[in-house]
Amino acid sequence: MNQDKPAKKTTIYDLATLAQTSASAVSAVLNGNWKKRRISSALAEKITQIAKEQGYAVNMQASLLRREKSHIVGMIVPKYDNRYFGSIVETFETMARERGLFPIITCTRRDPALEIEAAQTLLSYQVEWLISTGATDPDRISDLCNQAGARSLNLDLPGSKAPSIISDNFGGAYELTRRILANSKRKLGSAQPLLFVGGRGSDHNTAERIRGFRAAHHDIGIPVNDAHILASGYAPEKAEKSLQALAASGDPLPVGMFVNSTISLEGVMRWIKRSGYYEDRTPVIGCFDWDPFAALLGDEIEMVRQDVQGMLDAVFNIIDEGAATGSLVEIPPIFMGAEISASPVVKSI
Amino acid sequence: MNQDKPAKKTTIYDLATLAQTSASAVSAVLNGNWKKRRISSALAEKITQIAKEQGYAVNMQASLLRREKSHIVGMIVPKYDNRYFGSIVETFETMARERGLFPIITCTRRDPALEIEAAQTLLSYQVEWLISTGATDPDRISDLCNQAGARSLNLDLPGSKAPSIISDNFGGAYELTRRILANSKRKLGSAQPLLFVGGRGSDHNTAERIRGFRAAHHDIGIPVNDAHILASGYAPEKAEKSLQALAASGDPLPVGMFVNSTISLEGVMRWIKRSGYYEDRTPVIGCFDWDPFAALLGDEIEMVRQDVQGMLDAVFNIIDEGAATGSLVEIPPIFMGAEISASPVVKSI
DNA sequence: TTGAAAGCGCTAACAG
DNA sequence: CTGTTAGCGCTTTCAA
Repeated sequence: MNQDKPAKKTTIYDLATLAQTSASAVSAVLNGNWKKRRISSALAEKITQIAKEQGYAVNMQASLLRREKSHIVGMIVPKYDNRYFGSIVETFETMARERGLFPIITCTRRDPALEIEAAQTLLSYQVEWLISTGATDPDRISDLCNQAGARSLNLDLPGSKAPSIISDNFGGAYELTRRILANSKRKLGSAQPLLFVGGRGSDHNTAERIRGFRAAHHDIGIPVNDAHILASGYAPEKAEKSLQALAASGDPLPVGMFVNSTISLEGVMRWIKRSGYYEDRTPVIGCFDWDPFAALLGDEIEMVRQDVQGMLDAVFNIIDEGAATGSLVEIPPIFMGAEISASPVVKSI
Repeated sequence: MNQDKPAKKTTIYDLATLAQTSASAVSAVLNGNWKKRRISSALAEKITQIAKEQGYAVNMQASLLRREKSHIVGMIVPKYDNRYFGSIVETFETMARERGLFPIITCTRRDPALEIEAAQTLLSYQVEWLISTGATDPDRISDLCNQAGARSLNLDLPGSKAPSIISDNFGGAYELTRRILANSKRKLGSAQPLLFVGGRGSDHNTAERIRGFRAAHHDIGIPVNDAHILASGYAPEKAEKSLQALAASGDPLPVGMFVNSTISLEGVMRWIKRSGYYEDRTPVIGCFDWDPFAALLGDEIEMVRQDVQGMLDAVFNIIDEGAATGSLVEIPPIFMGAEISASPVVKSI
């Protein structure tokens, strides 16, 4: 095994010496702008050759310092451990690279302090754009960006100081609720009011989904029981605990549920299994999020998949243009196995 | 909403002017090494204050260019879309930050070309270490690193030109197979030979797991049917297709299965459900990987969880020491609900 | 067609 | 206790 100690790095000066030319010629050739400098293709050839032989790699730090633009785009994301954020990150990276941008992603594990610390670090790396995904305090981050001369964007959860791209939570929740109610009617003969589980009542997305949840009930004339809205947090344990508490209160649980994320669904499914509350008949469930295994879990789990590609198209639309056309873009989520209807809604706040 | 155009960035010279001092004083104060420069705490105070007011952030490009070490550690990873890689990335980031290192992760979507391109880009950002996770050609990457004066490490899949940290695939597979056979005996009265599904026969991990699979069969005197080793790739569709083909051949399928990853399990479960092959009785399944929803899927899915924390402890052990103690570290995976036995095995190749 | 030279923002001697 | 200075490796005029 090769245990070489780190060798001194090859610079364009080394290359220039080897090719018997100047550093500026090397630089021009290696950057591809040697035609406008009208360097002989013989020299260009030679330099390229030598660079390859030496395994030369530019020093980005030096290059970036000299250039005016960094071409770096940063993203902060709360967690990597579910399909939604995982695919956001993967799509973001791919799309950034397609445009010659360099993506740096950092994960904050839902820690507000880490969130701003990460933003600052990213800024010191001269990111041109900073995407705050599911941030608890996106406006704070936008302020930092403004100070540092970087642009910012909010994804998944909206803020007021930068353009925000989010799912159409109200619309999605309305439709999801409608479907769960329909499934429940089909299965049980009559539509019963549902239970809402998961998320934080204080965040925009959860609030909007609850609004959609209520509206769908209202529109078919079914009352919502406020005690059956359990927005107690995102962690699986939170969902489990609040179901347990509700069951313990003696209040009979609804046979249909709207679960606010796959994270919460994890807790819900575990509780159902462990408690044996529903015995053999599992409740009719819908989930505002998608996961391949969860999809196989019962036959009655209706899932809405947030349109990650659509959301990132909107993000890069703004980045490509250099400016936003509106302040809030809401992307309709995708109902698995159904056609998608509307196009993105652009609102001005 | 604030639409300010990117302002000129504040530098230490601006700060120096404002504080009526020199750039070097500002630099020293902001880097925390102002005690050895014995700068008056009054000045230090003043500078810190002004820096905060101005929302100053160092220019890492400039700082890094001047310093000798970058403190950047890079990781390339094939996908973000499962718990295993997701938690590798998250743990890596956390542990890197704990040590004052800056992690840059990039995802290659299992594309060999992207893999080496990503490695090169990371090197030009002056990474001190490059961790190749599940790379198809780790040795190629090690070569690039050596040329560029960076150290490299292989994770998940071994290579021959850098220390490798992987799961104990043989041991894990042996024990998992033993358990599936035992479950199958308990459930069906007698232990039948199992089906092996997923992975690539050409990769080290899959080969080792097949070896463990065979050994466990051998040790209780059950023959393995070679036609029942379906290492046809990682994608869910691959697993689905090979099961379909096997069933179509008329050869009756075993009632027990060893599935090589959650990715493959996705295809297996889908096929079982869609084909209806097993009717009401689902087969006895074990999976070399863990997923929270998959864990809820039946009662007979035995899962091995790869010890991500243990693997990354080993990685940072090497990084902290600056050198590896051995060439191959095999970390025993965790059997859910069982004690962990052995400590890491260090081999020299 | 090419090279010399300035300077990006910062750090670390070194000289007060 | 503090300021001046010399680069880090690269890009980009400008002059030849």
